[in-house]
This record gives sequence, structure tokens and C-alpha cells, in this order.
Amino acid sequence: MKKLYLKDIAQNLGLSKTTVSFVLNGKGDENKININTQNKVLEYANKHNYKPNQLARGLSRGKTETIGLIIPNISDTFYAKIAGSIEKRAKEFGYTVVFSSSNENAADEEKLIQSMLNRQVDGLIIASTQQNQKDIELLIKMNFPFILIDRHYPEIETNYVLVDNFGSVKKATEHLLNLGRRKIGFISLKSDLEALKQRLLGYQEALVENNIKTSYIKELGTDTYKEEMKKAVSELIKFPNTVDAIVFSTHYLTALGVRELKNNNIKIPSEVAIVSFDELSAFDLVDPPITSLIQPVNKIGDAAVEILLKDIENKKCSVDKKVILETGFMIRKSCGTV
Amino acid sequence: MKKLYLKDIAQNLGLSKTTVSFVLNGKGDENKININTQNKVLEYANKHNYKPNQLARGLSRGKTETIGLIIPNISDTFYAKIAGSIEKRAKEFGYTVVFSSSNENAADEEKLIQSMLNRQVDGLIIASTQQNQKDIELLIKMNFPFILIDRHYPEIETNYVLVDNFGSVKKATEHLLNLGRRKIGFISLKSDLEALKQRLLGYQEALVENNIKTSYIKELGTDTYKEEMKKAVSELIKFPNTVDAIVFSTHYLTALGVRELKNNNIKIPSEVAIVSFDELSAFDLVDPPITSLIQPVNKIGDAAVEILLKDIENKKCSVDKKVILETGFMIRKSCGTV
DNA sequence: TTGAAAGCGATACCAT
DNA sequence: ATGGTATCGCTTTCAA
Repeated sequence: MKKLYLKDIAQNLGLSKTTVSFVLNGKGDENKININTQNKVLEYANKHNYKPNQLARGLSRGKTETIGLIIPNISDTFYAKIAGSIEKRAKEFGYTVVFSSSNENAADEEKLIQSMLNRQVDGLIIASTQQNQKDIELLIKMNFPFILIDRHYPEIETNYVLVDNFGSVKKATEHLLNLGRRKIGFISLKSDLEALKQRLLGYQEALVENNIKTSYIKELGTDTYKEEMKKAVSELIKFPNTVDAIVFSTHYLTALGVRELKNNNIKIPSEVAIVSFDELSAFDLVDPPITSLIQPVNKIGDAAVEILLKDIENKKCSVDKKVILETGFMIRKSCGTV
Repeated sequence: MKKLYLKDIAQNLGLSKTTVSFVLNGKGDENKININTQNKVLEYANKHNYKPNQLARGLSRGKTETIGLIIPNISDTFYAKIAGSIEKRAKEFGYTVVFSSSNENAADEEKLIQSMLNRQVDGLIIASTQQNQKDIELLIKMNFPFILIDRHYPEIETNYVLVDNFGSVKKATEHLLNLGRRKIGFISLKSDLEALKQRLLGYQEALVENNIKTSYIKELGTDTYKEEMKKAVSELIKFPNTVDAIVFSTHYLTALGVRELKNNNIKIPSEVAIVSFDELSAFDLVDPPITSLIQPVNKIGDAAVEILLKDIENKKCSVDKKVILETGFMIRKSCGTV
């Protein structure tokens, strides 16, 4: 059973490619193709399991029913979950997802955007490095459908789906304050990512509103945070800083930090309470279970796909769809109780 | 700056598409294109940032430099890591990865394989549901390059990259035996997956070799394991079964099981020791840290890509490349000490 | 050295 | 109602 082409169906049925194409694309009635002819074609195609070459189809139609997803790293559980939810939602609409990781590298991201465009994806979902302003602006200029997720460019008007970074960290910090903690540390990354900036601001705002004058902020290098965590933690737990709580700005920082606290025999939460922005699957099993802000991954994916597909449908790139989602707050033992 | 096509370059430079195409594909010398002409073309293309339409290119060449990856679920950390390593390695060879999740559904998987073929991927990497024998056989018959990972079909001769499921669980069980445990339970899924069968066999073999007559096996339903875990654990810890150790066959079963053990106030490892096949990122932080068999995700991805690309290069589907990798064994407190 | 033209496999406009 | 044919953008054979 060799590969069957549209041409073959037409020949074998004594019809033209046009007719067959119409029928197979559900445009039979629209083009007044005889119902018998239609059935004949459908039956034949079905029986021989005909499947159109999507390359040819895409080239001809200028549409591929594919969306490109660019994320920093598919191995990160957060992005993996996002990818999963995007794929699921996209599939419901008959779209395929092509993904690529930028590894937080702006140059890579630029190449990926280009590559996706050359592969004629119909639209892009990007969790950007936030260092490619010109490429994003170019997409807008090209009127190419896309939407940013997780990270956005504050200076450019674009569609995006984010979480309320500021509000959720503020909420988490307030929670610690309400539990009587007064010397709260914040461990994050030295980064220009707006999301991380907002998390820091949320932390600071909570302190200010509660008249806490002293903050304990550690911002680690994005490439060197593994090594720097040791020092950061030890500085935060040593007199005169000795914090009584730490807010971590990402799940992997939390994991590293908790490891380090344990190495230092710090008791959680009695000596230092912990709150994590985002979580890992086993955070509820950790000793003690870690209070975490939970990202609404499914909602992020769903919203992104829905907005993007609407743009694709309208063959344009809108920039006025902005979604900011609330995070969940899973209170566990790591932040102690009153 | 509107979209630039090959035709435009040719026209603007007063050359033919052929010449330009040759040069841009690095076949200038081979086709004896004047070096000046070559430079002119290269320069022009570069300056105007020309990028070929990959759809047209693929259609014309019958090659897309794309590999399809079909996995059960991209949201699962294990597959996410695999995907990451495959993507990384593929990228090094100039290949893009298209991925799709089958959700452990044979019908979905069949559709995905079809869909990938229609999209003209050059080859497939599949972590199969192991319920699509006929589709796999079809690929072989089509001489289409592909390789199985993580799961394989024992009855079909194919390329694959697996881990030593039997040996690693045997090793882990022996470890528990060496620590004096004698009533060791095994919690897995009711499944036809060869990998899971092998893990069970490894467990049983360790018992047999050590003259342990009684095994405690719980196989939960693949769709209902969340609910069934409660019962399984309670049965294993109740007289007269009261096990002193449990081996879990997947990371998520471990997480669930440990939660359940904690709910029942079982002390780990003093009352029940734990070993997990595969791990979650925070297993080292759990109370107690969980001894785990570590899957060599990077090696799996690397091997799969390398073997596949060789087949793609040779335009054929080989079936004699079989790689079985050893798992790591990270001994932590959950299995106790001598 | 270079160019013309025939594909690749579909879609869709314009006839009939 | 159906068919002929140009077209999508590129590769590649063959001729010049």
C-alpha cells in the first residue's frame, strides 16, 4: 500500500483534483458537488486512509494550523505544565504545537522566533527572555499574531497572560507578618525580568505598609545562584541579620534554600519560616511541607491559546488583550502558625 | 520592509533562482558559481535577512529537518526532562522538535503518528502507550525512521532506548533486604507496560534469590490509582501484612504513597522503608529524603536522537539499535541504614 | 558558470 | 456540478 495522493484519488475516481479537494475540505455543498460524488470521494479517501501532505497544504493555503511555543526551558516543571496545558487546549481547536526552548538566551530566542516564522506557524506564544524588544516590536509591525505569557515587556503594548506577581508576594509576605514574623528575608535572582521585579516590589510593599523598616534582600546571579545560595542563606541567618522568615521568588530557589537551611540545622518554621513562589510536586511532602504560591498553569495556557486563536482567525495581531491571573496560596507548615 | 523571497533576490541581482538557491544552500562551489556572484548573493541575503520558507523547502526537498516526539504527557517531569534533552541534542544537529502528548491513549497516539507523518517530520521518537503494535509495524514497513524510548514492544524488533527496569528494581529491593527488611511491599500500576512488568519482576527476583517466600504486591488502576492508594497502603500496613518496606514503581506513586503513610502516622524509615523508582525534584527535601532510582534522562535523549538521526541520514528505518541504560541509585534516609 | 523549467502536493480562481 | 490550471516558494535536473 503505497502513499496515496490527492491526484490518485482524482484519477481513480475519474474526477478532477478540484472536486476531490473541495469534498475533502468539507466544501462540497458550498460548491454544489453532487452528493453521490461526495460520498464516493469520502468513502474512497476513507477506505484508503488518505491524509493530505500538510506541507503542501500549508504552503498553498498560507496556514498551517500550528502554533509555536517559545519558553525558557521545557525541563522546568512550571513551563512543562504550561506547555501541557497549551498543547491540550490547542489540540481541542485542531492545532498542533511546535515548541522550542530559548535557555534564557536572547540570541537563541531571536533565532527561534525567526525559525518559527519560517516554518509558517500561524501564531506564537512566547515566555520571553524579555531582552528581545525589537523582535517583539517587529512581530507587531508584521501584524503577526502572538501573545506573551509569564513574562512581558512593560514598555511595549502587547497581548499577554501573566500572574499577579506583585499582589501574590505581597499577600504571602503579609501572611508571614500576620504570623508575627518581623525580620523577613527575600531571596531572588538578579534579573531584569519584570516578573521578578514585581515579586520584589510586592515583598517591599508589604513591609512598608506594616511599618517594617528593614528588609533583607538577596539577589543571586542567574548563572551562579547555585553557588551563591550558600552564602546568601548563611548571611541571612547570621547575627545581626538573623531573619525569622524567608520568601523565595522561584521554586528552584526554594528547593536550594531549604537544602541550605537544613545543612545549617535551621529549624523550619520555628526559627525561619518559609514561603515559596511557585512549587515543586513534592513540596507538600517536604519537612516541613512548604507554603507556596500556586501558579494557575492551566488558566495561563487556556487563556493564551484562546486569545491567540482569535487573533489568528482574524489574521491580525491585537495588543489589547491583557490577562492577569491570581495565584493560589497553599498554606502549609513551613510558615508556622500563630 | 516586506517579506523577501528567493525570487526577489534573483531579480534584484539579475540572477536566476537556481544560482541563488545553490549559493544559499552552500552548493556554490560544487556548482561552480563564480565566487563574486556567490559573495554578492550571500551579502544581499544577509543584508536583507532572507530566510527561506521552510514549508516550500520541505515540500521541495522531501525533508524538513524536524523530528516528531510523541510522549504520554509533557507535564510529567520525567517526560519533560526527556523532551528537554532531546530538544537540546536535536538542536545541535540543526533539527527542530515537534511534540505531542498521547495521554496514554492508544487512539490518540495513532492519530499523532499519522499527523506527524503528514507534517513530514523526518523521523519519530516515541514513548509509546505500547498498545499500537500495528502502527509501529507500519512504520517499519514504510521504512520510516523512528526509535522507541522508555517503552518498547517486546514482540517487535525495533530500535529503542530503555533503562534497565528489571535490574534496577532488583538492585533496590536487594538494598532493602541487605538492610534487614524482610516484608517488602511493591506498589505499582495494573498495566501492560513492559517497563512496569519488568520492575515487578525485578522485585520478585530479588525476593526469590533471597529465599523470601511472601511478596506484598499492589497494582493500582491506571485511572484510579489516586483513590486506590489509600486502600493499598492501609492494607500493606495492617496486620498480618504489616510490611517493613515499600518499593514504588513510579515517582508519582511514591509521592502519593508517602502522603498516605504520613496520614497514617507511619514512621519512615523506622517502621516502613521507602524506595522510589524515578524521583521528583524535591525528593531530597522530603521527610525523610527518599531513596530513588534515578533515570538517566539526558543519556536517553542523546542516544535516541543520535540513533534516529543516523537512520534519517541513511533514509531508512533500522531495527537493530538497542540501548539499555543503567539507572542511578541515590541512597537517602527513607530506606534506613544498617 | 548560469538559467529555464519541471517538479513537490495541495488549494482555489475562473471557466465551462 | 465539475475541470483546467495558476499558484504557494523552493530545489534540482538538464540544457546552454
